[in-house]
Amino acid sequence: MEKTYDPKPIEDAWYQKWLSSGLFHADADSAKPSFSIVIPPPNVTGSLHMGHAFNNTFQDIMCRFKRMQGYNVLWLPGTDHAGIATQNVVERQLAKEGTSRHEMGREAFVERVWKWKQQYGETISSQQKKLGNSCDWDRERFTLDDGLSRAVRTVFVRLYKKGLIYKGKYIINWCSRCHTALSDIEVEHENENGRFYHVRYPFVGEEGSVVIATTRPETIYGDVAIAVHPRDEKNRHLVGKQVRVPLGGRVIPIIEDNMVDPEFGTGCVKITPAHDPNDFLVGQRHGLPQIQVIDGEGIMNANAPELENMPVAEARKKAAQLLGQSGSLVREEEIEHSVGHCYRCRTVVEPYLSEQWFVRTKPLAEAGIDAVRRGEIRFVPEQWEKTYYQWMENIRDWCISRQLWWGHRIPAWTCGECGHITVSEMDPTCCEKCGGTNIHQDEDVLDTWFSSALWPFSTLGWPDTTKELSAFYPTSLMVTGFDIIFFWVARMIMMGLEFMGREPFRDVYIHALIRDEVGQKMSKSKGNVIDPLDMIDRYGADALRLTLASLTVQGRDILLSPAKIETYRLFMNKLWNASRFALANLDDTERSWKEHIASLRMHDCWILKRTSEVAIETEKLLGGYFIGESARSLYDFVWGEVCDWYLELAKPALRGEEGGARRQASMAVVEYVFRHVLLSLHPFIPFVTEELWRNFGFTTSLIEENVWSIDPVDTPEQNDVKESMTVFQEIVRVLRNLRAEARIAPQQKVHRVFLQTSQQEIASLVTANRDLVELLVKAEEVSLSSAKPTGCLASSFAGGQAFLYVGDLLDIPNEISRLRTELESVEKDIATSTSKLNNEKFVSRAPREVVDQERTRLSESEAKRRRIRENIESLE
RNA sequence: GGGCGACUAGCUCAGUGGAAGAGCGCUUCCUUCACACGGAAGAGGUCACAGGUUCGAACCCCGUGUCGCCCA
Repeated sequence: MEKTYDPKPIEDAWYQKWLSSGLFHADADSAKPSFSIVIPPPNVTGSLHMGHAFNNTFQDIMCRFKRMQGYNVLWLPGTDHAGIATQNVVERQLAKEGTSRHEMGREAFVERVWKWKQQYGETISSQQKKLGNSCDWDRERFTLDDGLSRAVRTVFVRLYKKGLIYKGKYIINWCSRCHTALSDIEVEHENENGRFYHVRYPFVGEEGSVVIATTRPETIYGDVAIAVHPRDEKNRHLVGKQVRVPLGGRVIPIIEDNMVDPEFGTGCVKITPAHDPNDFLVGQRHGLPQIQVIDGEGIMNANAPELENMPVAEARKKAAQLLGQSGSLVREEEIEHSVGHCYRCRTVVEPYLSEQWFVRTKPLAEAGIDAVRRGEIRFVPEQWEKTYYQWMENIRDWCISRQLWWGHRIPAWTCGECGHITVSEMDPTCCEKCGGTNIHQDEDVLDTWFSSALWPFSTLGWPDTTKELSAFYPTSLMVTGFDIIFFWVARMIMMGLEFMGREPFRDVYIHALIRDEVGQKMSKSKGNVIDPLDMIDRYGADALRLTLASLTVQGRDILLSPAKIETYRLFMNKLWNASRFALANLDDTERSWKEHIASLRMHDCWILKRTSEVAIETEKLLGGYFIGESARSLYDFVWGEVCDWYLELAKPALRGEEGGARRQASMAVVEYVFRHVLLSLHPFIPFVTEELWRNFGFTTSLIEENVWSIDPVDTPEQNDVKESMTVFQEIVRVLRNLRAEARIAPQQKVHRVFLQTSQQEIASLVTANRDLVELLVKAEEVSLSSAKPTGCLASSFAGGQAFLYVGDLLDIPNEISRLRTELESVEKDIATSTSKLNNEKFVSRAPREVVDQERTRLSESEAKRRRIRENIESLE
C-alpha cells in the first residue's frame, strides 16, 4: 500500500468491477423487500453540476445502505428530453452553421436533435458513474423513448376524455425568444426599475377626464374599457361615461369591477384584455372585445399604427413620446415593479392571448393534498408540506402546450371538414365524428414537465402491467431540491394518484441548494461554478461525496468551496493510513474478540463498545435520512477516537510488548473496529472502503447484499469502561498540558510523574494502566503517590492530582502564577455551583440527577481548590 | 402584501431545556517505526438585539433589526 492515498486508480477500477458484477441490477422477481428510487432525470443537454452531485450522492448513500441491509434495491437512472433547453442548444448550433430550424423543416430538425442526443446524451450518465452512482444502468430511460411516449399519450387521452384536458383561447405567458407559451411557474419574477406613466383619458361629450397609471403605455391601443371598483365612493359616479383612448382614439366605456383596487393610484385602471391576465378576466366578465397589439415576436402590429413593427421596448418609449406630444401624459415616475422572465432564457415574458391546451388541475390537486394530509406521502423535512399545500390549494390550470418541435407532439387531430378534434392514442386516419380524412395533427408539443410527471411509473413499464410496477411502485423515496416542488413533485403526486391509484413515493426528501462559499448561487455567468468532475479529478469522488454528505443540514443551504473538499480528502488519507497500520499488524487469521475477553484491557473494551455504538447510530441515522449527522459522527469517531486514542494505545500490544495473548486480543479488536468502520462508511465513501475491505480480506465485496451486519458489543465488561476511559483521557491531557507548560519538547521523555487520588477506582485504574500513561505522556515512570512531591508542576483532574517532576527546572514564580490562574477558574465554578445549590427552587424543582450532579461538581471543585491552595502554599 | 429560513469563535458551520463545540485560519513546539495530507498544546465567543416563560434558555414564546429565499 502506498503511503499516500491516491483515489484515481482505485475509483476507476472498482467502478468497472461493480458494473461487471451486476449487483446494481434489481431483480423484479426478488422475494426480498424492495427499496426503489427513480432518479430526478437531468436534462439530456446537461453536464453534471454540483446540484446533481449532491442530489445523487444522497440517493447513492441511501441505495448502498439499503442494499447492504439486504433490500432489493432499484435506483433507476435516466434523462429528460428537456424541450426548450435542448431545442435551444441545437438551434444555436444551427445558427453557427448559418441555417435555422425553419429552413430545415420540422422533420429534419427533430432528426437533427435525435442525432445530437445520440452523440452527447451519454455525457451525464458517464459523469454520474464517476461519482459512484450505483444505478441500475440496464433500466436507464429517456422521457422521449418509445415506452415513455406511449405513457404520455395514454395519459393525455385519458385526461382529455375525462374532461381534465381542454383547449382554449386564454392569456398565457409568452416568451418571444423561445417562441412558445410557458406555464405560470416557468416565469420568474424579479423586481426591476420601470416607469409609471400617468395618462389622461378625456370624457366623450363632456368636459373632464380620468387619469390612469400604467407601466405599459404601448398597450393603450388595446384598451377596451376603464374600470373602477363598485364601492369606490369617489369614482362610482364615473361608471357609464365614455372616454377616448389617447392613442388610436377609440371610444371606450367606464365600467365597474371588483378586481380594481380602489386604493391604488387614482382608483381607475385601463382594461387591456389581450395583454394582461387580470384584464382578460375582466373582459370576459363584461363581454369586452380583445384587441391584440403585440404579436408573437414581441413586435407591435397594425392595431397600433404609429408603433407598427417596433419591438415592445422601443414602442414603449415611442408611446410615451406620443402621449407627451398630445398633452395626455400627466406625469412619469420611477418605480420598482415585478417583471416576469422566461426561466430558460431570461427574456421578458409577455402576457399573450392565444389558443393553448390546459390541464384542469383542481380535482387532481385535491387528491394530491389529501394524500399528504393522510400521511401517505411524507415530506422530509416536514416544513415543506406547507409550501406544497399553499401551492396546491391555489393551483391554477396548467398550460401544457408548447410551440416547439422537440417533445411529445400533442395527440389531437382537427378535422378540416367539420372542425371536430379527435384525440387518440393511435394516429387516426380519419375524423372520429364525420369520418373525413382531411385531418391535421396539432403542431404543438407538450410541456417537458408533462412527461416528467409520469416518471415514477412510466419508467417501470406503465401503461402495461409489469413485474417492475408491482415490485417497485410506489417508490420508496424521492430526493430533490425545493426549487422543483411545484414543477415536478406536486405533478408526480397528482399523476401518480390519478393513474396508479397510489402515491408515487412514500417519502420525499427535500434538500437544500449548493451555493458558492459566499452564498451565491453558482452560475456560469458569475464564474463561481465549482465543477464536480474537476473536484473528483483533484480530490477523488469519495472526498467530494463525504464533503457533500457532511455539510448536509436539514433546511440550510450548503456553501461549498474547494478548501472544504480538501479537508475531507485529508480524511481519506487518514483512513487509508490507519488501515495501512492495522493491516501491517494483522495476519490472515480471522479472530473474534469474544475469544480473547480475558486478555482485553480497558481501552480495548472502550473502543469495542464505541465502535458498536457508532455503527448502530449510523444505522439509525441513515434510516431517518440524517446523512449529515451520520457522516459527521463517523468522521469524528474515526479520527478523534480510533486514530487519536485507540491505535496509539494498541501499539505496544500489537508489537508484542504485552505478550502473545495481548497481541492476539488486540488484533481481534482492531479487526472488529475496522470491519465495522468500513461497513458504516461504505455508503458515503464506497471506493476507498471497498479497496480497504478487500485488503483486510473481509468477505468478498461491500456491495454484496446483506453485508450489513453489526455485531453489537453489549457485555457488562464493555459497558462500564467509558467512564474509566474518560478519567484516563483527562489524566493524559492534564499531564500533556503540564509538559507544554514546562516547554518540554515532544520527543523528550520526562522522568517521573506522580498521581494522587483518594478514590479507589482511580487508583486501580492508574495501577492497571500506568504503562499507557507513560506511553502517551512520554514519561519514564508513573507512580501513585500519597505524599506531596517536591520539584513538580501540579495540576488537578476530576478525582485527583497529577504531578510532573521537573526538579531544579521548576520556575517557582511562574508556577505560582499559573496555579493562581487555575485557582481563579475553580473559584468561579464554585461560585456558580454554590449559587445554584443555594437556590431552594433549584433544589426542589430540578430533577434529582441534575441536583446530584451539581453537588458532585461542587465537592469536586472544592477538593480541587484545596489542592491548588496547598500547592501554592508549598511553593511560597 | 403573505409566507419560510438564517443570525453561535477571524471564516464556514454543528449544537431543540442542565457549565459553549468542530473544521479551516492563527500562536508555540515536534520529521517518534500508519499518516507532516501528520501529532501535541494554546489563544479566541454578551450564542443579532429587547422582553417573557422556567429552578435553569444558544435552544421555548413575543417583539425588533439585518440578510436570503418563495408566493402574490
